[in-house]
Amino acid sequence: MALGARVPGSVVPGSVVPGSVVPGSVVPGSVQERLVAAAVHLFAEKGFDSTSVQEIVERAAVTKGAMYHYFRSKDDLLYEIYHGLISQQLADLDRILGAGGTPGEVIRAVIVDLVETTTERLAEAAVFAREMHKLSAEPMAALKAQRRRYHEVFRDLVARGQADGAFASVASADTVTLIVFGIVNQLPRWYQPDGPKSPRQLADEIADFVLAGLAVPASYPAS
Amino acid sequence: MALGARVPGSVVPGSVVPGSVVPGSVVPGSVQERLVAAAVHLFAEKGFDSTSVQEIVERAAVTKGAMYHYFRSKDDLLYEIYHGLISQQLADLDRILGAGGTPGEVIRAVIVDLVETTTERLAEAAVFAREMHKLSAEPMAALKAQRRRYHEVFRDLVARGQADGAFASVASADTVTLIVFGIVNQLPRWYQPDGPKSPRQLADEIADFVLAGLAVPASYPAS
DNA sequence: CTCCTCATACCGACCGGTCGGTACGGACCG
DNA sequence: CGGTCCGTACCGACCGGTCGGTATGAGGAG
Repeated sequence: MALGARVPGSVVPGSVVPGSVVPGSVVPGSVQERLVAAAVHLFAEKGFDSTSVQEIVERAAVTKGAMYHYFRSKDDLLYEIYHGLISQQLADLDRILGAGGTPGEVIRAVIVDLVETTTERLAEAAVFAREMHKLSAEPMAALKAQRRRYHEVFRDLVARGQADGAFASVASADTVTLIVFGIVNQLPRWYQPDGPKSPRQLADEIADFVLAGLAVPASYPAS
Repeated sequence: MALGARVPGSVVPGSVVPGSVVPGSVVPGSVQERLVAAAVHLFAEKGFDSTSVQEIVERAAVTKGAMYHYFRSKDDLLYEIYHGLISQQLADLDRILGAGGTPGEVIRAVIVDLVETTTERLAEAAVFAREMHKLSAEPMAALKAQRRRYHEVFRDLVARGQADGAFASVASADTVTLIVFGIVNQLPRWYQPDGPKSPRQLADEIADFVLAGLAVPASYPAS
């Protein structure tokens, strides 16, 4: 697996803002970023356990000492990966909710965003889906709280549409929510970035299907 | 991790039929079965890599020597787990296809079966979904061939319904297939056996939702 | 019935290697 | 000089797999 040219001089000598290392607010190309990027790639390819710290630091072109300067442990690296992805999705969610609309419109926007962010950051999503359970209790709780919020917002959207009569109730709002996140979380398993379908096309197909599943049969009178 | 009493005498001294050890056709309570059961439990709980062979043999109340007598490697154990589950699902598929029916009826039966077998064998399914990629090339190819067959049958069912005009084509047959298997494969992540919904109820909800997603809007004239 | 032979089933100590993490020293900067 | 940043050398734990050996029972020979 060729790594390409690795000129030590080309590595900007991390003149990162010293002091508190705030995760997520990191100079591009910095040691931290390179480490996270290398970890994402390797975890996605071979899994968390089968990737050694040595491989990560080699791919990031730094040494172990550097890595353990910025991260407390290998698990810490994993947490950064999750945190980056879910934080973006939550920010997107707030933006979409802020824009307003009918439950149907909002749900479509949410699904499209989930599919697009997932396909954009496929490696992160793959790692997230596959290795989430490796986290220890504390970071796991933080992640689950974020997830939970996302789920609750979505479920309430469905429930609101059902209460309006805009959506059918063949499946409960909870089940629909779990179905939708099941679809999205499974995406990294089969989505091919170089396939014929653009992320946007795929997102629309999935949103169409879900909204069709929620549609009230037209023969119904507005009971 | 207390193992409880482990009386050597209580272990039936595997008077298994000597000669060919055919995997899958194994005396209940035999050493092989106990090993697979222990492995399923531990892999589901802590993941493949984080489970040591020592832990497996302790849980099965046998020794390492016994394990390596029956299985070539730790991976071999993993393969047995997959093989058992997918073989059952393929057998069910054949039974369902044999019974005949419209694409809608068959699809419903298939989804119900998938959900029921998955919830019945939740630990196996969880391991399958999470650790499949750990297999080496050869067994992986065998598994993928079985999976592929299942997918193709399902996709053709959808495509046939769409060609008939019985199903809408908002999402392509391929996408619908991937969506459905996405839902099913994600089941072990959130399904609670002790929750309020029976497997059958859940299966019906999911099947209803999928078939609603495939339904032709009633306002359509039969083009 | 008895003895010998041999295959199967299993035991458990052990090994080579790997891995996450640490100790410590030095370079560079303010 | 003191803190940040990072390199190097190394440690101790653990793990998958091996291997020499034993126990048991079936089956043939005499």
